[in-house]
Amino acid sequence: MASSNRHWPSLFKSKPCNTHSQWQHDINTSSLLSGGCQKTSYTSGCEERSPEPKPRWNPKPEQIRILEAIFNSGMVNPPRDEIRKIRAQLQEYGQVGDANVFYWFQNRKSRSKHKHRHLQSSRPHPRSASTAPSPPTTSAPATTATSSSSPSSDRSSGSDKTIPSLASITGLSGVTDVPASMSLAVNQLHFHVPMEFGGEPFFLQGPQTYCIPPAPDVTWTVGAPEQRTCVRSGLWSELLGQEGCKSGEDEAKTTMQLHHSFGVGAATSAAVASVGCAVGVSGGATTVGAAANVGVASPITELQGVGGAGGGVATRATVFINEVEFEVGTGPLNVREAFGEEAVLLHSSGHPVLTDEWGVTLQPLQHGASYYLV
Amino acid sequence: MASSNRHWPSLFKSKPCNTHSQWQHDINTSSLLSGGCQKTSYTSGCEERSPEPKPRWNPKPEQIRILEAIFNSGMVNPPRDEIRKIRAQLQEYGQVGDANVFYWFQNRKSRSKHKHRHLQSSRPHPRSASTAPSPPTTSAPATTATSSSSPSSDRSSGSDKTIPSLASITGLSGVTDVPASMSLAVNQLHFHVPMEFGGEPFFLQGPQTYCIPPAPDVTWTVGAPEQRTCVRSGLWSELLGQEGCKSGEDEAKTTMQLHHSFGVGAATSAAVASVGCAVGVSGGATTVGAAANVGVASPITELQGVGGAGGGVATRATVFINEVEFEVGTGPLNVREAFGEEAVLLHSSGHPVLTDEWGVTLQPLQHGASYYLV
DNA sequence: AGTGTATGAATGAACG
DNA sequence: CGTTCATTCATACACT
Repeated sequence: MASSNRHWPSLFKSKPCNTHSQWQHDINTSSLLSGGCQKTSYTSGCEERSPEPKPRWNPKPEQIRILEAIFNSGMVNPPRDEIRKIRAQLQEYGQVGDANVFYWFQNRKSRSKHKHRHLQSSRPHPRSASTAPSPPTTSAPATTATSSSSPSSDRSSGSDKTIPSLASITGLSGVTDVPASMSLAVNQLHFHVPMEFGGEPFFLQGPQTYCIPPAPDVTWTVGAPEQRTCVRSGLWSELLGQEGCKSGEDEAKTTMQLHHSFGVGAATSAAVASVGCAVGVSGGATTVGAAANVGVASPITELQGVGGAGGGVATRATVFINEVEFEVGTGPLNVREAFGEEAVLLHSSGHPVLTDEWGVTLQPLQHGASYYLV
Repeated sequence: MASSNRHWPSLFKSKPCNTHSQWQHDINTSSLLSGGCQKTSYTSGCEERSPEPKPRWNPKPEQIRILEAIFNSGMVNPPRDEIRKIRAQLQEYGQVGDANVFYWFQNRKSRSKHKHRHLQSSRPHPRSASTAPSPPTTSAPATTATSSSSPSSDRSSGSDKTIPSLASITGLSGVTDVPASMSLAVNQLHFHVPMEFGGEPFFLQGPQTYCIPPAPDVTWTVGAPEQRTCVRSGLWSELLGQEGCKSGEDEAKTTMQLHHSFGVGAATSAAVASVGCAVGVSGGATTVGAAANVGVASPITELQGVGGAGGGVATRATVFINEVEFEVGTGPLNVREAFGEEAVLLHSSGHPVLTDEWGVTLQPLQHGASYYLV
């Protein structure tokens, strides 16, 4: 049971040829580019069978933003109904099918994980490598000891059941634009807490007891509200060269703010999904709206619509907090804002991250470092 | 606009931390290929919208050699761990990330296939039938004929499972050090034998009976032994170290010879990975070392290191021999060396390829042409 | 100048 | 779920 296996991709295959749906070509830019000729040769009709030129869905920026927001909010793999809702939302920006949404999440999650994996392995200090590639013999080895065994183990039993209910929380839509709903997320926080980090369960009290940040391999951007903390979670790769938040200028229609404050105060306004320790949001109980600030330690995350385009931004560093990848601005981080009054960040070395009376770190977090929230 | 702009994060990442600086500029090695300088100017910062600070990986010749070798050896799509190993190896020549390797293989395979498809369709001649294949739907036909729809179709059942075991065959290592593993390649030769060529199984005796060249869409480099046929196989080797034939002057650190001789003789010295018909290398049966030159028609392939950095452009032509894509030098080919004494190459037109008493073709094979070995 | 080709990168869609 | 395929984008380089 519970087999989350929803194989429905087959169920809806996206719409077959709905004639009118332009699948989102509004962009126009296309013109000649791709749309033009290329292989479009197939005779026009969508009719006929075989070819089925089904143009692949090309999510628009707003759609991506929304999806990203949801994903980041912890809804890593939305249940069927959620998908539907999400789709409905996305649809405002362009034609999209449930399948697309489904796939999107799948891919996103998958890639996110991969990336994460890679980061981890490579984490130990990238070896600088100067141009000179290294001495002959050296190299090679290292990297994770993957070795034979199957690395998969860490999966921990995360059984992520999505909790359909809370979807309703979506509330906040009301105001402004946020056209759609904002489904909230936090369901399925199956947090899979690898913990494999150093090797042993650090503090975090009971390893599995407390609440842990929602998404497993998601990248959150934490920052003081003032600055534009764009979030961009990355996939397994992201780091590549890193980039900043390129967010950008898209048009930002959606500015949705999704304060996903878990256990803490600062939630500005909106919907708050609280995550209970074990179950997810059972009942939304723990905290909603108000700041319950349990000791829970879940981060508030402000998903800020890219709105402002690029905003400030700036270089961001990637750090791991309780095993979750975050992206933080290069500047000092307001830990209190991000994690609540009591929050204290410990560097993986065991030393606490010093902060001033406002909860702001005296110095920025180190890129690539791991921290634990206590 | 253009909605398509989605560059965001990506997948793998390569080693972050450090500022990414080098990304491979060490061109100095000699290969000036072009990679010289890119615009590396971006300081590490991410400014607002500078979208992609990420300089794309520009594999150096040696790296390409290694990759090619591996690819040619049958490892068309290396599993995760292999990728890592490969990366490790490549890294000696310049910074590279798993993602790069990953992408490289993906693209390589994809393109190989694509090209193949293309050539094929355009190549009417194979003998009976045919000619029709090309319709809009493009090739695809034959093979499994999966269901109607899916355009992809040719996926055929290639189940390429990597065959871990045989890795050992790698033999060749014997000598030298081959530090690490050498997982061997030929695994996954799932050769999916298109055969859809003209439509029917040409000679080759029993269509599926005999040995067929290992990789499906692989491109082999065939060359006369005299020349430095060193191969670098990558992974399996990390061998890099040295060894033997260091031929190339580029830096050629690597030079492993991987004579992947399948059915024929000429194997110069080293390890020969023989591929059995069905399974991979089962037993290395077919032929090893010696020149069995069965009628099998499996090509010997000498993976020849590109040698000169930049390769000198060794112009190479792509030809199809028994349905397998090969890359041959522009010059005359020593058929005998490559396929054995009895080997005779027939052009798809039916005419034999003339050779001198040494088995060397009087003229080079035609790029894109198809030949059959008899 | 551009235009075309080769190829790295990114990602939607599927398969097993 | 992890992989793999197919497409598409974008950039580097070559060509007339």
